[in-house]
Amino acid sequence: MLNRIILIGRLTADPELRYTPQGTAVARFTLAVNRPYTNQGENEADFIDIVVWQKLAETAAQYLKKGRLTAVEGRLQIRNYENREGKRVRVAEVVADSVRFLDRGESNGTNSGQGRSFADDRHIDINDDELPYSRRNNDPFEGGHIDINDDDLPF
Amino acid sequence: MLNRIILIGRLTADPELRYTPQGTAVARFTLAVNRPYTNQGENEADFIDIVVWQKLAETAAQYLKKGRLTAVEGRLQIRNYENREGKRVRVAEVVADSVRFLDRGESNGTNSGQGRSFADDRHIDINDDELPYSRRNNDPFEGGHIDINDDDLPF
Amino acid sequence: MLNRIILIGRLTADPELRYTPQGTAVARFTLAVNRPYTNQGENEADFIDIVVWQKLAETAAQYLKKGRLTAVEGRLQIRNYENREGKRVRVAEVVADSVRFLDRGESNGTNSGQGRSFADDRHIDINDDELPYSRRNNDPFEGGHIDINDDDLPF
Amino acid sequence: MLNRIILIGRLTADPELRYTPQGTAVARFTLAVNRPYTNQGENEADFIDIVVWQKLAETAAQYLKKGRLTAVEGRLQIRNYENREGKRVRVAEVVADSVRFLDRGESNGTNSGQGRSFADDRHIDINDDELPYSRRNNDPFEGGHIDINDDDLPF
DNA sequence: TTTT
DNA sequence: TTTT
Repeated sequence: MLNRIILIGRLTADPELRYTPQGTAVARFTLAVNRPYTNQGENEADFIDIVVWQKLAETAAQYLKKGRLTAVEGRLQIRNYENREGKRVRVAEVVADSVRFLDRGESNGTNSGQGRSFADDRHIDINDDELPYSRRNNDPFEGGHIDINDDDLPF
Repeated sequence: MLNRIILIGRLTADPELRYTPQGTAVARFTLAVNRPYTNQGENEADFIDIVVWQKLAETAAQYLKKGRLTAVEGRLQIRNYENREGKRVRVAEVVADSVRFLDRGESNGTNSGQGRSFADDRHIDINDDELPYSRRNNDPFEGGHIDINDDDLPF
Repeated sequence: MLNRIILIGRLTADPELRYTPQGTAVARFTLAVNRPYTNQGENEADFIDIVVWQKLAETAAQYLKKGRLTAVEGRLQIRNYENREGKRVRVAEVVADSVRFLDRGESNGTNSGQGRSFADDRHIDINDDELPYSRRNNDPFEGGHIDINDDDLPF
Repeated sequence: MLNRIILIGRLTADPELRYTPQGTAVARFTLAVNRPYTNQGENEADFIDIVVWQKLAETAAQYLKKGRLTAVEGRLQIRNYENREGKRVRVAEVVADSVRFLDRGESNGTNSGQGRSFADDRHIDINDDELPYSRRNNDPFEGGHIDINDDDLPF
């Protein structure tokens, strides 16, 4: 009924982008999320699989790279399926609805021409109007922007 | 760049529903969120203002009632504005994108005829296709449902 | 570097309580977390394994029961180990540092004599002074309670 | 009953560190949390006040600086008090129990001599044994580290 | 199977 | 009162 997870970690490898037979984009990557420092000195991490769909998948595949510090928001999904050997397999993965990278790119020019959201904030979000699952955290109004401090606000 | 808050508490009063001049629905209510037990024995709580917009506002106004145990997800917004006396006022409120109630209704019949989401799960969400800010946590596919365990999945 | 998950769901069975050879209590249970309503009408859920340690393990084992609506906070842990057949196994589980139940008990008397935290709030937390990993969300002062609205507060 | 907020933003100024009459350290700073990109192009942010106590206050004051990208976890607290003019004032602030900075320091030597948690991970946490409100996310065992993959584990 |  |  409520299932929300927030992670910050580094990509263990570049994302893999694929398409379903129906043409839907899916990207996957793994986040190494370091556990709090243990006195043992060893470097423990949880390696957590992330899945992103559609437009966000393509954007993630384009900008996220191995080693990048990245914040992910989503829900934890436990999938049970039968593999080709007929064995029951349990898979845990985070279905992300928001992905942002937190360190500056290596300035290799890849980001040139990007809008403000990358040049300045380096966040990727699924705020894409044509997407069915689009989430707009910002202003919830359809057309013209409305300042919710307006005197005509009902509260 | 990341701003997420999750609360569970009880409504201090019935929600207030209003409309902007443009006809957009807005609802407000306050959640009393008890702090962890303090040895003093006193019952301390944080009274946190919640705002919900559009379709979710109308649903919240219809089903949430004073005293209901409710879970809210959203972002914390700090608004600065000038009041009618010309004084600078700071307001903190949670703009919710998900609201669910956690206790069964008092069986007063209000919920009869409701779909599964209320009869069984009693969650309200903004999974509404026509909404511009719609967030669909569930299946991110547009048309027909696709089982992501399908063998034709690219991973 | 940041790993936080918040879940609300129902126990699929009573918790199992065990002890390590060193005498440390560990409890495990599974939470069925319903996914947002899908138009298909089917009742999909993620079955998420929860682990709790020490004092919280014993409290959880005592009060949580199959079917109870429960909120859990913790971190997602991915464990890799070799099972008795020498095969590599990956396990995903939530290590909870806070567990609260959200529905009233069935009044079977089990809770009688409980302090306010159960009788009133029905939350379990690891706010236990003698615990090494104790987390106190409430007042961060050691000895006597200090009202942080006190005039002598430095801010 | 549940109150958790996670933020990523930049300090608007260096933290202010003070002490209560009882000698308890308190630090305050403000986080500018940019809202998702609005097509208007304007740069909107929520300016959210953060409070940290005790040891974490001193560490935050030492390492956090104006402009630093920082992740904060805590609870939203609404405080009502009477100011010196006898007026009722409402204050919203996040009481943080975890603070980490996400960008590398400017290598001004301030961090030299730091242990791994700063040199490598640059996270600050309240994992301090002597603190009453200490939260240890890592291994919940007091003395020697126990590998929870050990064969003698009860599950 | 893994990141800094 | 504000950050990049």
